[in-house]
Amino acid sequence: MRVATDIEAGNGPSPRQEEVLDAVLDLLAEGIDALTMSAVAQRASCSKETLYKWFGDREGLLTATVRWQASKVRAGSYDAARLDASSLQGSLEAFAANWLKVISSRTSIALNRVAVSHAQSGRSNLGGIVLANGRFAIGERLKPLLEAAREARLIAFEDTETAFRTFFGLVGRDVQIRLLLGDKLRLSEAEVAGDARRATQQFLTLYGAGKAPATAGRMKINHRKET
Amino acid sequence: MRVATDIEAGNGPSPRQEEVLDAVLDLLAEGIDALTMSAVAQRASCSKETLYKWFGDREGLLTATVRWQASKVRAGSYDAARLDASSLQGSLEAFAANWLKVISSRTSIALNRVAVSHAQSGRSNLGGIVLANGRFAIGERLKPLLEAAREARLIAFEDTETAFRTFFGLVGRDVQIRLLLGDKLRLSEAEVAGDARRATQQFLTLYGAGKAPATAGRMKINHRKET
DNA sequence: GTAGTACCGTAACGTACGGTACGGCATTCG
DNA sequence: CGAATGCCGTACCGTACGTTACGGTACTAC
Repeated sequence: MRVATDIEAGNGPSPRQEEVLDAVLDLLAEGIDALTMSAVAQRASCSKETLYKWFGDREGLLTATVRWQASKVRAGSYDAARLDASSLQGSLEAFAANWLKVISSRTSIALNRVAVSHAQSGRSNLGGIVLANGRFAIGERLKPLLEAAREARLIAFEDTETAFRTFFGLVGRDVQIRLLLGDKLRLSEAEVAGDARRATQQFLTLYGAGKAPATAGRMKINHRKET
Repeated sequence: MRVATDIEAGNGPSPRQEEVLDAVLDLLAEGIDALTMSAVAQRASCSKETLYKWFGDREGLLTATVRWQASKVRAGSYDAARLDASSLQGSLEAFAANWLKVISSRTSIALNRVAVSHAQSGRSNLGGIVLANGRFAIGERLKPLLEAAREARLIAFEDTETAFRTFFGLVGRDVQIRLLLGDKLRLSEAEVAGDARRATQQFLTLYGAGKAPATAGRMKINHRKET
């Protein structure tokens, strides 16, 4: 039977514990084959006993790592006041670009792979935590913007969730599954920006209130053939 | 050093071997925690020795399973002759519905999880095989339809790959990653059909040649709030 | 000083699982 | 009929890894 650990007591990780979690992230980002407790202890220059004392077990360590990574990635909220067509487009593009950058980072890929692996057996909630800090956190941060834009008559939709999911699909497309399955897919800064622009244009074409040109997002944006 | 196996000789699996592969699919669909060779042997009523003789190693068994599953899922090609707006819409919807049904099946989820797990270490090509038989196979089957539709002036785009990826994103949205991460997401027959319709409408709004109404896919389709 | 605490390094334990070996049975071939 | 082949069931081996235990060291409290 497991006993309460430091982390579970509700306090955030101590500086030393953050170092350990960063070591885990480092190992993951390096594309290590399998993340073992021994490897973590060695990299973090701590004893395995300490790992188990602090995090309970392997699952606890991974959970803490996911939360730690999420706390680093969270971007600032977007200002919903003074919303016009231009600032809406900018905010959406920023959201899209940030999201693409996150999901294509080595760390996120590795973390998602671990979570997917553990989702098989129901005795772990890692997948749920990754979802809560990833897909759903993004949704909760974007939805206020979408609804403010609707309030301002910039876009029109009935269901916020559906509108968000459409945006999500237009931004991510096949990127995440390809990366998770090991496809070598390099997203340069410029490609991320371009994809964010294209997705935003397409989204505004679909949901824009009336005055958006019907063909926007089809031409002009994709002048460059993708590789 | 590994020696050539039956399967690698280029022949398809024998009936008995197909039984074994079906046993693997059964186990995966049952949501077993970890797929072990012993469990496969037991379920298939064969010896582990036979497994290794036929498939070489665990990787070979999984690879054969992926191919076997892909061979069952492959749907018929779509008739590109006599293409009009209505038949294009029907074909796209059929594609979308079929794809959604596949990726939300327990078997596909489990297989993708295994492939994602193995993608971490480069010494396995499972991820590549899943991609080739999934995402890329779909692309190669859909692209001729898209290009025929462009030829018929029904839709307009510059780059086929980009158009396909947009369609892919509109159809799949967040479904696959949520399922892989363990989200309980039940797609009923009706929801699959509805999503296929919505995605197709949105795609035609973005790429339709001129006459598509600018607001299609925004209203009318999503009368039901998603759960 | 001495006791207590926190931690590091490392060794050890238990188990799970990939892979192999072997005995037995059923079928086929000569 | 005997020999060979193919395959099942099972026992076995080696290793990797999660987890625990223990000795040693620095630092704090009193």
